[in-house]
Amino acid sequence: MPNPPRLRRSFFNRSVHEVAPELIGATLLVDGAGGVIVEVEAYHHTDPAAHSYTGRTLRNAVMFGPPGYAYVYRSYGIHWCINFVCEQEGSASAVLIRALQPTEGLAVMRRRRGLHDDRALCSGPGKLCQALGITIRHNELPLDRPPFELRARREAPDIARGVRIGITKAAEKLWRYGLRGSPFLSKPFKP
DNA sequence: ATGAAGATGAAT
DNA sequence: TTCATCTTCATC
Repeated sequence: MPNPPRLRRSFFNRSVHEVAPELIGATLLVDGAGGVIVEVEAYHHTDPAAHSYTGRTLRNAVMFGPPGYAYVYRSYGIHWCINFVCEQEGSASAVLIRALQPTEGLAVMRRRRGLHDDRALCSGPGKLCQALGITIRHNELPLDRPPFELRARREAPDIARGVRIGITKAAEKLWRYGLRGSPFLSKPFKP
């Protein structure tokens, strides 16, 4: 079987609420390590919880640029988290990548994480950035060129929808998406 | 200049 | 449930 096509930048040039569920099942690799995206969250700029909600700053500047770029930010002074910028330039909306099913580069990911339990390797936004070696150096890089490799899913998976995690503002919306039943989620979805 | 909060994770 | 750890951004 040939590899599915790489995601082009145009894939991200539409509503963040369309892109987010379609990323479930896609494959994300960084320098050859990574796996299948099993959990994401959508952040539209009109959402009070979005980093871009109160306007452009140094940190969120890439969100205001064209779609198809990485937005990496520091979380709680400790972790890195990665988003994919979506929608037309100026919209400032993005999808947070929350969990992967590890498939490629398991050895290097286990070493970076100091773990052997593959279910704990990429089951959270901070964890997967540590496993894939994502840091601020990846901020503002295009997603359709190395070190990134993004491939479309082969077929539509069974997608679970739920309220977002770790958010107090506007958490009531069903803007978290996941691969139903996957053991690699950061948290299970309620049935 | 200062400080409170934060799209988390790991340990208790 | 607590805490590590520190950048960001609003406010003073």
